Amino acid sequence: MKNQLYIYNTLSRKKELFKSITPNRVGLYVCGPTVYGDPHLGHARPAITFDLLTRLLTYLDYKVRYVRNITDVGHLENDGDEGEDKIAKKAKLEELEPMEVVHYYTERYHDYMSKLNVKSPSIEPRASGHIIEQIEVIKSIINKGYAYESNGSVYFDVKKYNQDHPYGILSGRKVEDLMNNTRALDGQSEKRDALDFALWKKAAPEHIMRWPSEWSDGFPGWHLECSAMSKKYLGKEFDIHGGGMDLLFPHHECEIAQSTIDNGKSPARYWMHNNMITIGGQKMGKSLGNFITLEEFFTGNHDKLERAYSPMTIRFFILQAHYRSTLDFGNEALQAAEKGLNKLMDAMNNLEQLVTSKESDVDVKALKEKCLTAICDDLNSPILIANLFEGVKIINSVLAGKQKISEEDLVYFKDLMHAFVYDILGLEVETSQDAGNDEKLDEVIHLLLNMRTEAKANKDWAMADKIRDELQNLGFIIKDGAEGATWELK
RNA sequence: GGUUCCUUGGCCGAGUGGCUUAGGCACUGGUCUGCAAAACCAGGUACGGCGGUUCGAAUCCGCCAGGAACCUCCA
Repeated sequence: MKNQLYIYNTLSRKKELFKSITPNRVGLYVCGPTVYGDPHLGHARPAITFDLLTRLLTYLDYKVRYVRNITDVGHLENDGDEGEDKIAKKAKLEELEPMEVVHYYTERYHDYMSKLNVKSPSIEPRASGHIIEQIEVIKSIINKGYAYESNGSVYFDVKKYNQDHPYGILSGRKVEDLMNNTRALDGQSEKRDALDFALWKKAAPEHIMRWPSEWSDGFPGWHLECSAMSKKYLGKEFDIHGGGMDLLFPHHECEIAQSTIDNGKSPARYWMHNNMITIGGQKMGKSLGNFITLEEFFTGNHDKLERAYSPMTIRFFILQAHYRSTLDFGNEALQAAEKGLNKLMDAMNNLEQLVTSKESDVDVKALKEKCLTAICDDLNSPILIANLFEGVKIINSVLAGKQKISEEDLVYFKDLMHAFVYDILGLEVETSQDAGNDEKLDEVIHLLLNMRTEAKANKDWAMADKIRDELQNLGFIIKDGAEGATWELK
């Protein structure tokens, strides 16, 4: 029985029942990073949100083609005309070849996403590798009369587009309002109208990243790559387009306009936008310079961090909030997330050791229903997690002998806990730093714990406590249970 | 100025017309334990302000206050 998935569509500003264009298949496009800086907490949010979505879709038996681009060209620093390419700027700054910058930060991005247990997308196309496709889209738009060349650059004619297609359907803006309120910027002489956006930019002589075209040696405008690449890999119309809320306007609005002209239809049926992570109530982002990189989180190497936080803590922290809400960063919140996660993962570990009874006094089927309903309701991971903590309660109660579970129920229960915790939420057990030494370490600790048990048997409390306290000083947590003591590293 | 949105208990964070004790963390009491930790049980604190609609609103409407995002590159 397949559950029905509801997702909030930015186009309608409502939750809608998800129906894929092709049965059992989903085409998903998500705007990826511009690789000119280290990945920060803000990058983790869309990555984890859409990782959760693909994991859920897979669980629901959809075959997902997930395309997430790498922007390595065409993102301009300021307004389209006088701006400088970000990658080129960084390259100049660090005296590197632009592709060196791209390569370095792409690898960093992959590294950190994989630490967060974010699965690699199906295809990860780069803007620089799709110049030809982008030029083709520009030609198509010019041929249809919605773009014009000016001084070697090509611009999209928003005013003309708006005459027969509403420009602003996604963001809820009106062209008239935009006209009245768009700031007058320098160097717009090339454009017929301030709202027009660049499809192709003629490169200034000192500009390093350039490609030949019939208009000029230049580079594609920054909205274009997503249109060209989504079309190439997902077709003219696909299911879901995702990205951060900050891309809603103008980026996604422009994508819709370009693709609508190019293909005669709007590219995506569902538009999903994740909200921002805030710090002190403000968006954490590049422009404000208030971001904390993932490396800094993992090492604790930042003024605002009281200590290091593990990748799974970060993942759990993000999943504990709904993706459409802002999430405020804070040490207290992160530490709370860490403890909650530990409690959950401890229980997952204990789940493997539960003893079954003839009958059950737990309702694991109802629990599964609740979990599924929650996550299928526009990815409500906070509710799902709340439900999973009910599962934790069951595990601990059975372990403590206060509740009973049958063999049959336990199989079902394990299956559901594994599915939601590991497969869908993508949480994984984090082993201590020296995973290779774990086995030996375990033997040594158990040796000590056995000595402690002996001491306890002899009522030598001083010795027993000494062993425990010394171990604790070294960072080991000793838990006395009914069947002897267990340990873990803090 | 325009567009969109937010304001929940000590903290993070769900919820939506009538009992959700949401959940996590923190806190308090109890059970267990030689003591502690863990676990289990129990407990408290809440819906920015003012009006309105309603039998009933934290949930719908209006106004006010405060905040955010977007309108320039950002996830």
